[in-house]
Amino acid sequence: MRKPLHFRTPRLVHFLSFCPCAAAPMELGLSLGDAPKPFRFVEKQPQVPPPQRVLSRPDLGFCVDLSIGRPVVGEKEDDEEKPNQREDESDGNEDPPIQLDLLPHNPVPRHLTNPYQGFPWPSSENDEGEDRTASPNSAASSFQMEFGLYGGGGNISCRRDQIENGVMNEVGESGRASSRASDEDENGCTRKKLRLSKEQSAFLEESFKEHNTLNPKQKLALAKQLNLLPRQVEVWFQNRRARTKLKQTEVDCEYLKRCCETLTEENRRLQKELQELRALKTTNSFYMQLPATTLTMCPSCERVTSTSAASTVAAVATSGGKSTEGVSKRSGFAIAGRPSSSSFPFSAKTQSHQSTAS
DNA sequence: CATCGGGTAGCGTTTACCTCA
DNA sequence: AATGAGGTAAACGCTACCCGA
Repeated sequence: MRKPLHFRTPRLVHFLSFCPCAAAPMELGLSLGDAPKPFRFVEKQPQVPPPQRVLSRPDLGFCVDLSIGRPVVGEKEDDEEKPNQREDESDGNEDPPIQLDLLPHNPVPRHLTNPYQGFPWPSSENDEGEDRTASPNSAASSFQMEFGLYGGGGNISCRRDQIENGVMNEVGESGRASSRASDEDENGCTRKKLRLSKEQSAFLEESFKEHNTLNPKQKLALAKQLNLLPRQVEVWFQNRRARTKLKQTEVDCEYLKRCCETLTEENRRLQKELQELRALKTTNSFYMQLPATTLTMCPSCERVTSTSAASTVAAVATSGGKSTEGVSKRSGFAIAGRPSSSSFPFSAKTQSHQSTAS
């Protein structure tokens, strides 16, 4: 049997970790390639190793579970059921980058936890769903449910009769052909939309949390427990996987959107800084092109005089120099040299003395 | 050893039905 | 009561993989 959810086409695999950016508390690493492992649903948070983080999205009704390390999943009893399974599929060392718990935080209606005697719901379940995940060895696997066929509401159509009369054979591993009959079977009954009961759905959800794919043995067992056709169980799991994937895609889109916004903002900021640096460079090169100013001081009256370019320098220094100073402060470095003569009389004086001495 | 056909199972898409606002 | 939207069971087609001839 092929490995479930082992996508053959390259797809984005997300590796989440914490990001220093507060706006985006996680960092997305994207790699192209086969997803190493199907999504698995963690069983109990206390069993999760420390590096695991749970990103809860109450508004979306699910949480992202980031698991590092061997996923805590159910039994490996199906190994002997998959003779064709490759070895790398069964070692379990490849961890899913993201584990999504797509169940609503209160997955099972309150009324379901009590009224059904014998329904093996975890007693520790609470409203937050923190402990909603039953252990893999919960009683769910050994409970023979007495649910009625095809939901609760008057939907027991001719289909049930067909099954009971053997018209619809047990759709086992080789029963797909029979299950793919046309909408109108030989009894003339049109395909009726059946609705699984809440109990059946809840039980299937529990099973899905343990393993999102079924081997034939599990499928048959589930079908027997829920009084459903194996084909129905199979279809339910297919649709459930599709829903999981859809939600996963939504999560991916949401996160990539946030990443895009963050990167756009960062890009804007860097562009602005680049513009400032370019302006600074222009101003700097302007100064460098100016001829050196030689200041001289009259020893008698102590008046400072300069060469011909000094007036220009002074003009630039008093006007443009201010902005330059501001930029240099922001940029974290100071512009060295060529100050205005009025700002630096003593250095000018020193220079004049040196020049006059020579 | 390579090829081919049958069988099996999963996925994507679509359809049809049901529920609910 | 009619209706449209959303959810979902089921069907269909396709593909990948395995296995035996």
